[in-house]
Amino acid sequence: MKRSLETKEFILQTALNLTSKFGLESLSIGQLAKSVGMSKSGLFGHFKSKEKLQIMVLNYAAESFTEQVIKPAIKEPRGLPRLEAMMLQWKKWSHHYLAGGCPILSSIVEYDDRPGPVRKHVKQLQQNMIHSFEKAIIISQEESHLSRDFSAKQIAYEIYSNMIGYHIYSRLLNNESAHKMFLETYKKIIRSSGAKINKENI
Amino acid sequence: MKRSLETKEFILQTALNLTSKFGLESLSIGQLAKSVGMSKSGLFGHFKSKEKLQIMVLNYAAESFTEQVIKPAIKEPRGLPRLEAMMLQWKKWSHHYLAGGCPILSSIVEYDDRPGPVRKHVKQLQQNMIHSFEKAIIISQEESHLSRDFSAKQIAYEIYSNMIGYHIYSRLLNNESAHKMFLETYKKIIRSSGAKINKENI
DNA sequence: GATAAAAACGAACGATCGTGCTAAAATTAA
DNA sequence: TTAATTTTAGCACGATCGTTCGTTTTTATC
Repeated sequence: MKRSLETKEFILQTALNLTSKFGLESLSIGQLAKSVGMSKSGLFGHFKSKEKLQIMVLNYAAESFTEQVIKPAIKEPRGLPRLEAMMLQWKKWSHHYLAGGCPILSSIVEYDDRPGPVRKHVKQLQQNMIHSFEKAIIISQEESHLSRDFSAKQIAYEIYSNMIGYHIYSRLLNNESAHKMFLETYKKIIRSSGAKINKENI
Repeated sequence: MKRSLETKEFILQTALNLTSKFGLESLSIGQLAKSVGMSKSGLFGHFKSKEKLQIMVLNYAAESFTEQVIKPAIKEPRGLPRLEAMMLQWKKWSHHYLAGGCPILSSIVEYDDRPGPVRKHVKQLQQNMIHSFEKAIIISQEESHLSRDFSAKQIAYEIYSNMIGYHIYSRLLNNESAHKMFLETYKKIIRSSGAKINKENI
């Protein structure tokens, strides 16, 4: 009842890494059991179906995201510094902490045409993430780091697109300039959103 | 020897639709055979392995992209009109012509951590597509629709990111404002790239 | 219309999928 | 330390996976 939680945590951590590499759909119980080093049925006992495993992996990813991205960003000053911290922490999280890039992004495309509870969960998580960015943008407007004349949702959309674009350029295309273009695009976005300050320390 | 080509075309068209919905990895020969209405082994005979089938589907997608996106765009005047046509045709292509969104995007995330010939092919196709956009941007600069002061690769990155972001907002998140934000972002991109004209007919 | 070639089929293969069952092992509670 | 409980393993199930094989049906060539 105590040891169980540890192994479950270990299973989920392993599963999250596999998901980040190969996507949630390719995550097979047999393969996962082999990676963890236990029997298929032994592992299966922790989750009572594959679907529940998938959802638990998604929740674990969300916890990890909160821990590794949101929490560190919250420690930064309100406004643009916090927004930038979120972006950069997300990059770190999906590139270094995990083996194969953002696990949620890996699942997005797989499930946009697969109705069901898993898709619902993926959608929810991604919306939460975007919502976190929107909040940080609104705070930036309150702090007068950004002008209030522009829609926070629009700015969040642009920042999100930039992150996804970077992810693909970097991970699939192995484009060396990905990071540079990512930063350049970010600067253009906040400039066109009425950034009053011109931070160069990012 | 003649009829064979027709069924092969039909198989590939069906496979492309399934891929656009569920991704290239989830494309199973048994399921495809059922969709097409023939036996597993009969279908298998056309392709001598699953990997070859996947690559042929990718090539078929590339042909379809050329036919449905590039060719119509080429008929538009050089410069921004052509660039905009490419963007909009891509949207049409991946949303209406196919059932489940851009088939290449579906494959990108699946294969960014799966080395092998399929990944190589996916990467190549995506690079070709981005290259088409870069060419259209360079022409726009030559036609003085855009300033030459900005990097075409940078602008292509921004336009590409916008397209991907739209795709996710629209298909996974079912965001009603996706199209509006997509257009808004596009306008900001070309404005910041020194657009001399201000087309409103897009 | 006869003949050669190509295409489609049905059955079967070993492997793996997700998922149950029961028994052994390990952990916790008493 | 014993008893109760939980966690793991082993085995087997039906289904599906990609693939091979031989046979039958269809198509193309003369």
